[in-house]
Amino acid sequence: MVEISEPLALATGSRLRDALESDILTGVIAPGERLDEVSLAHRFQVSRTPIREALLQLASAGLIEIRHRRGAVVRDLGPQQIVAMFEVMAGLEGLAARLAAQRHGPEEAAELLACHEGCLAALGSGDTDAYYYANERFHQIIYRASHNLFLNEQCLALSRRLRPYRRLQLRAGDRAKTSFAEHGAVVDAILRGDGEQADHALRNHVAIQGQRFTDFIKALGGLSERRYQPAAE
Amino acid sequence: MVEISEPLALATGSRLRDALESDILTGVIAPGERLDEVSLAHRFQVSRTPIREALLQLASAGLIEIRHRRGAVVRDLGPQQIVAMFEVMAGLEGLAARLAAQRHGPEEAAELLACHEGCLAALGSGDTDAYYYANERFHQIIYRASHNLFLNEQCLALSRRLRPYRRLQLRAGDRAKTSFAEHGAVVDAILRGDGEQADHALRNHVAIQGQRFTDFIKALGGLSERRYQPAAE
DNA sequence: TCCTTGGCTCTTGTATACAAGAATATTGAC
DNA sequence: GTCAATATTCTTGTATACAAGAGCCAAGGA
Repeated sequence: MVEISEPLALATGSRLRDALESDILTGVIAPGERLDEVSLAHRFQVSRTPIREALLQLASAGLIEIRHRRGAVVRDLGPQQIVAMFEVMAGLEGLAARLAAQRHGPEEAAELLACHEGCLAALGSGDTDAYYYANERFHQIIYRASHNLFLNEQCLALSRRLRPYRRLQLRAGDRAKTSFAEHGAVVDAILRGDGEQADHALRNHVAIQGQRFTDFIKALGGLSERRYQPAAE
Repeated sequence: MVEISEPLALATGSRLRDALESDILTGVIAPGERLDEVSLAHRFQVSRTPIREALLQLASAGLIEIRHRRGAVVRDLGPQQIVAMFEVMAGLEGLAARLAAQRHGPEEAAELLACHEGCLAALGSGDTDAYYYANERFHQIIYRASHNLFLNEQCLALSRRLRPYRRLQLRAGDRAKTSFAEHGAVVDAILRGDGEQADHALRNHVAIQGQRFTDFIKALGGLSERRYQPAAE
């Protein structure tokens, strides 16, 4: 007999938050859109209470904004805010790489190399999605190899928040190929134990600079056009 | 006639959170201690609903831990977790300094210099509290001068969370004097526009390394002894 | 004496009820 | 016809009620 994974009650709390978070990150609920408590309660077949708790958590995560007695709206991040967040992401990942270079064990080195080869395979297959996921694993291995749990958590959280935009970047031209080459430099530095160089390499890999900046802003423009459509009805 | 600052209702929501946060950060509610909803509701003369919302926010901020159907407890950070958080703080502040070096305007330069002199005055007076506050301002000026709002917010949030431990460090021996000297190097690098050096200087200023690490662990031991006293009655 | 099992209590999670502030629509005056 | 003021409705914030899981205590057996 198959056991039910959770007491079902446990699901409720985080279920709502995860569902809403997903809807926001994927754009199902567009930036600027109002989050009405009763509608959501109706939609998820629960009362307003757990909905409110979910909204509060999303607000803490910075995904939505709750104004007193005025309800919640999905935060609309302007281009410069997104770039600012990538700047921080670059800093955090650089730090992770630096620490990973200093602290990684042999099994982590092997894992990193294996994942790097996996990236190569995905790149060769031409499957953008496959590369996306391999890329994600690559970065997460470095977070863990930093042996700093707090940093690991921070990186994961911010990375998740930036996920839609990372996806956007990967579409642009030969970004995947460039990305892989940059990964190579990161791997080299980490395995050599060169923290300074690892920091530098990963930071520049993540940062949105130069031509990538221009491309990114352009891609963002296309995204927001699509996004605003439903609101323009 | 003096106007009441808020419609009083607005206060309720954040009032509870701030009060609880303060109690936790100052140790009034000790790490590991249980946060009973009904007791808190009684204490603050409100119902459980707003208490729960406050607890949820504190959990999002990482100050407490809520386990499903098992209530909330104040998170007990072990020494290595605290050190890990300082490591991240150092990384973020280093990034802020790097960006500040590249982006600061003339009025920010002036502000930084003025604050640095204020630190000197506080140091001369021998008033540890005065130096503590001047020091805090100094760092916050750099956050702002990074011209990265997200980074600024992240720095402020983490800084607040680490406040009690920063205070602890400042007590140790001639830390204030060393601190001020390190500030000098940071100011120089930022004003010169040397991002690399500014990053390096501020990162090492914030990080807990070498002798400071030993001192810090020792100080932490004393703190937890005091903290656990009430629970040991 | 220690472990296990049963029931009891206590606390949390969710639903509902109610009050008060915001938004909106309507009506009146200019 | 437009603007303003007021009334109505709608939504949020808080309190309370109820259900169910978790922990605790006691009693019985090994």
